[in-house]
Amino acid sequence: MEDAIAAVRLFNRFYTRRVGALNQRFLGTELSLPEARLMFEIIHAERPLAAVELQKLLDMDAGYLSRVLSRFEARGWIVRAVGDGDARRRTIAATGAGRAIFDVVDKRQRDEVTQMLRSLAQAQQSDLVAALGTARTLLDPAPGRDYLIRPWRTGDLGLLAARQAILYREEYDWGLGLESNVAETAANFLKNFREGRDGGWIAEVAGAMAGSVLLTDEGEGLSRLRLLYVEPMARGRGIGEALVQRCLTFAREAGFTAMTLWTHAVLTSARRIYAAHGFEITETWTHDEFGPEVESEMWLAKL
Amino acid sequence: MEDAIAAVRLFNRFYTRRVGALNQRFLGTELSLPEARLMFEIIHAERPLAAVELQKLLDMDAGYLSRVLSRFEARGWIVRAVGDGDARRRTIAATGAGRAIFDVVDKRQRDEVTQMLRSLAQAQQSDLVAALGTARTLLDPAPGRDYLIRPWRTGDLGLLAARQAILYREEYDWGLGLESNVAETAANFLKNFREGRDGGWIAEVAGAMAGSVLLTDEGEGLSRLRLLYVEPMARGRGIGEALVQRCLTFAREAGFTAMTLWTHAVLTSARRIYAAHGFEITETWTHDEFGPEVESEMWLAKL
DNA sequence: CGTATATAGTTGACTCTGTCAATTAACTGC
DNA sequence: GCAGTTAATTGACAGAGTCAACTATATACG
Repeated sequence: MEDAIAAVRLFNRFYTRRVGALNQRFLGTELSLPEARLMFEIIHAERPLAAVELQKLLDMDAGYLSRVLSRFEARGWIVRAVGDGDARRRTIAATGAGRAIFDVVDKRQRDEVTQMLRSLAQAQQSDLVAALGTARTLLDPAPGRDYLIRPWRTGDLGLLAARQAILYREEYDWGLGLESNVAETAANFLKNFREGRDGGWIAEVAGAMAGSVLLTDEGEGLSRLRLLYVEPMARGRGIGEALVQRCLTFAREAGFTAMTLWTHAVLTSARRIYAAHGFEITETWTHDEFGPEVESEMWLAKL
Repeated sequence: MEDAIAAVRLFNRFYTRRVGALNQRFLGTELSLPEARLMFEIIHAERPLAAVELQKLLDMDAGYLSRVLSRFEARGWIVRAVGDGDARRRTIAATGAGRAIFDVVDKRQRDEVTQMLRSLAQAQQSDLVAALGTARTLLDPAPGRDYLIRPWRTGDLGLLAARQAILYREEYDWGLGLESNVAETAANFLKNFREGRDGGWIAEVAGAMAGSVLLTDEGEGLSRLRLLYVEPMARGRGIGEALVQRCLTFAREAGFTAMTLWTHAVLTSARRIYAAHGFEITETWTHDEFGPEVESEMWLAKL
C-alpha cells in the first residue's frame, strides 16, 4: 500500500507538471483551458445541455460557469435556447463560429500530443495506450461499459498467462502448479498454432487486456476451449459470455462437431456461461496440482 | 498513431478532472497547490536552491515565484541566505516551521490518495503502480536513472515472454517461431523450477518490468543463462550488465562450474556483456526458425 | 579597464480562475 | 396555494498567472 501511494503521488507530481506544460500552450489561442474543456463538452454532447449539466460534468462553480457562458454568447460562439419544458433552464448549443474556434484549439492540442508521441516507437505507443487505459480503468469509479474483442497477436499469450497466474493466486491461492500449467498451455498453443483450426481472442477495455479465450484443435472434429478468463475490473458486462460465443461461432464455422473444456467447481461464473451454451459435465475428480485441493471438471458440448 | 493520440487526450481529460478534484482538497489547509508544489521542491532539494532553479523546476513565472517566496519568508517558513559567490542569488531553505506546515498538507494529500486506493485489491494496486510507472517512463523525456533487480514472482514469466515476443518482432522482425520458443522456455522454467538451483531476476524501473534474465540447471555442474533482455526505454544504464552479474554470482554460490547460453549475432550489446564476463563462443550456425535467417551462437564460461 | 549584454530577482498593473453568498425566477410536492 | 427546492445570475473577493519595466550583479570582449 505504501508503494502504491508513493507511486500515485509521484505520478501526480509528474502529471501536474506535464499538464501544466500542455496548458500553457493554450496561450495564443482564443480559449483558456477551462474554456476549452467547457467548449469540448458543449460540442461533444449528444443533445444540447443545460448549464447545470455542464456544471456537474466539469465540476465547475455555477457562478463562474454562468459568466463564461455569457462571454461565449456575447462572442457568438454559443446560443442559449429556451425550451425543454423548464423555463429556468436554457439549453446550450455551439454555433458554427464556436466550433471553428474550438477546432483551432483542438488541432493545436492534438499537435502538442503528436509532438509528445513522436519519439516513441510503435510498440511503445501501444504500451502507453495500454498503461494509460489500465490506470484510467482502475482509478475511474464509473468506468465506461464498452469492450472490444479482437484476435490474438504477438505478446498476448504471455500476457494472458501472466494475468491468469496472478489472478488465480490472488483469488484462490493457486500457486506454481497453476502458473506452470497455464504457461505450458500458452506455449503449446503457439507451438501448434494453425490458422483456421486454432483461435485466440482478447477482450480489451481502454486498450488494456480485459479477458481472453483460446480454441485448439484436438483432432477428429473435437475442439477445446482453453484459458478463459475476465479481469476483475471488467467483470459484469458480459465479456466472458462474448468470448465463449466467439469461440463457439469459430468452431462451428471451422466444422468442429464438439467442444470440450476443463474447468474447476469454484469458477462459478464461467460454469454458468458453459451451462447456458449447452455444455455438460462428463467427468469430475479432485487434485492438488495447484496447491489447495480443488474439484476439477471436464465439460462437453455438441456443436 | 491516431489511436495513441486519442488515448493520450482521453487520459488527459480524465486526469485533468481528477487532479482538479484532488486540488480542491487543498482548501482548508495553509498551502494552495502551487505553494505546496513549491514547498515540496524546497524541502526535497538536495541542497538549498536559488529562485531561478525553482522557477525552472516548476516552470513558474519569475514574478509570481518571487511574491510567493516573499510571503513564505514573511511567515517564517523559509530563510533566504546570501552566499554561493553570486550576490544576486539567494539560496532558499525551509525552516522547521515551514516543514511543519508542509507536513500537514502532505499528510492531507496522502490521505486523499489512500482514500482513492482503498477500493483496489492488492493485485490491482500493483497493476496501477506498473501502469503509472510505464506511462511516466514513456512520457518523461528525462527519466530517472534508478532501477531495481529482484527475484521473479508470479506472473513475471508470462510477462517477460510477452515483452520479448513484441520486442524482437519490432526490432528484428522475428515472428511466431521466436515467440513460441520464448514461451516454451518460460513454461519449462516454471515446470522444472527448483529453489536454489534455478533462478530468475527482473529489473524494474518505476514499478514496471525493464528487463529479465533466467538461470537453469543443465546438470553436471553446467548452468544456462536464458531470456536476457532489457526494455528499449531502460537501456544504457547498465541493467543488462547487472542482470548478468546477478546470474553469475548466483551460479558461483550454487556451485556451478560453468555457464552456457544461446544468443544471436545481431544482439550486439548482449554479446558485449557476455564477452566482458569471460564467455566465449563454442559453436555458430544459421537458422530461420524465427522467420528471417539469423546467425546463432552458443557461448560458454568457466566459473 | 570599460562597455555591452545577459542573468537573478523584484515590483506594478492587469486578466483570468475560482469561491461564496445573496438574489430572482421557476418548479415540485403536498 | 404555499413551503421548500432548483436553475441561473450577480456582486464581491482572493488567488493564480502573465507581462513589462526596473535594479543589481555577473560575464564577455575589445
